[in-house]
Amino acid sequence: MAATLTLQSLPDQLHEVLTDTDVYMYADSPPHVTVKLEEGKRYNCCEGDIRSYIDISNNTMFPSVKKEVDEDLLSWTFRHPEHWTTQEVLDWIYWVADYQNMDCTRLKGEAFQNITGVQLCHMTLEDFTIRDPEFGTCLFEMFKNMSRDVKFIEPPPSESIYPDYHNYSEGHLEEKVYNEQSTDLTDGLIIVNNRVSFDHGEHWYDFDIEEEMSKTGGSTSSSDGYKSGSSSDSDVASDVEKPERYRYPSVDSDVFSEDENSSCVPDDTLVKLSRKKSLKSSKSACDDCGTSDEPKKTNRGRKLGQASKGNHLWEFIRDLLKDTKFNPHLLRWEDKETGVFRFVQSEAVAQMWGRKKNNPGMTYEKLSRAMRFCRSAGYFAEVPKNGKFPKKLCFRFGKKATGWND
DNA sequence: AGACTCTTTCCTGCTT
DNA sequence: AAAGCAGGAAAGAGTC
Repeated sequence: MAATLTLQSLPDQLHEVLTDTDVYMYADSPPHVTVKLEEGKRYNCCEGDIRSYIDISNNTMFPSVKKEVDEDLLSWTFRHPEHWTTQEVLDWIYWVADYQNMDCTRLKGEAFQNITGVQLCHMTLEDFTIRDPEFGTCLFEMFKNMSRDVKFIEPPPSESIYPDYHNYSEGHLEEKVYNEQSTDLTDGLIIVNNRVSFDHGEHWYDFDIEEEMSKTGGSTSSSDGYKSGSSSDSDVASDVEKPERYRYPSVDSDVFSEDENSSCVPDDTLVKLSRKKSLKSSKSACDDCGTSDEPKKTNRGRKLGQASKGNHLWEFIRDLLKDTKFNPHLLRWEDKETGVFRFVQSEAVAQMWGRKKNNPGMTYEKLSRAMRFCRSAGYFAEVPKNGKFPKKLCFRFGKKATGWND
């Protein structure tokens, strides 16, 4: 099912980077593009396989990555700020806060929680200071300096189609950051599904191959591999291997399940849409699903790859409280003797929990519901209503929780 | 295969 | 009015 992608169908800017024979497109599932950068050196690029890095190690604004920073929170260093997710924007905010020793209890990090990297790039000083009058100027300066000094470094060739996201959180970060500056014209070339992005001179190019193909009368069959019911075993395997946070919006969204769409873009619009669909699907037989024997799909419940073993919520909370990077900045003890603690940056903690569970749509509302379930299960307990503790954002460890008072 | 656990999602109603 | 809390209901995924 391969489609022919010609250089002529791509924007002129790419002609300097690629030759006619260098471009191949495969329409298997998921669709990806193979670009032969030079003889005998081929990169297979799929969504998430983003080939750019922010060289914070040599950046004058970021002399070094603090060793104690949780590597799980440094994925923003792997891509151009325009490609940051809302989570990565938050990760960057809190990284700067840590780096600048800001008082996180006063930092208005939550004011940045729904901002994408693209939006951040277009924000003015005023936009920053409106969101955080105290630290907005500093954040703005840091961001502008970082954007100006950002370097894109050629990564080594990889056999892996999908990066193992979990490796990033398990001590492999340094292996993926390279300090050598390359002179290769293809520096920073990013090909994600049907999108091609690259840094060229002072400009960041980003376009959709599918759109360009359609303009020139070309065609792809990338959607074929995604049509429900036609997935092969390997398709399923790919989906399992692929961390959800790396899924991008589909070009041909109609053939995607709502599950995939909602996970790609967890914005309010899709959340509302999925709510409606979820209600519909939960209250009646699925009329739109084609065959009636297909499993009912909703976006509820645990997602693929979201392991629960050894990853319990109360343990996650306990570990944050025991870590001075997060206590008292994100959550803090109200009374350690009785196990009472309080969320300081509730949405930030929820985002971290979502990151840990590979669920970018996590919110404090959902986290707190899970906390209440844990309370009924005995891992948390009622906070004494004696006026001593705040009535909001306060929880207490229960009888089944261990290790919090070590 | 099915029961169970641990969430996740959505919702309504209430309180602060 | 907005944010947070409480808890019901339904569902997914992992474990046993």
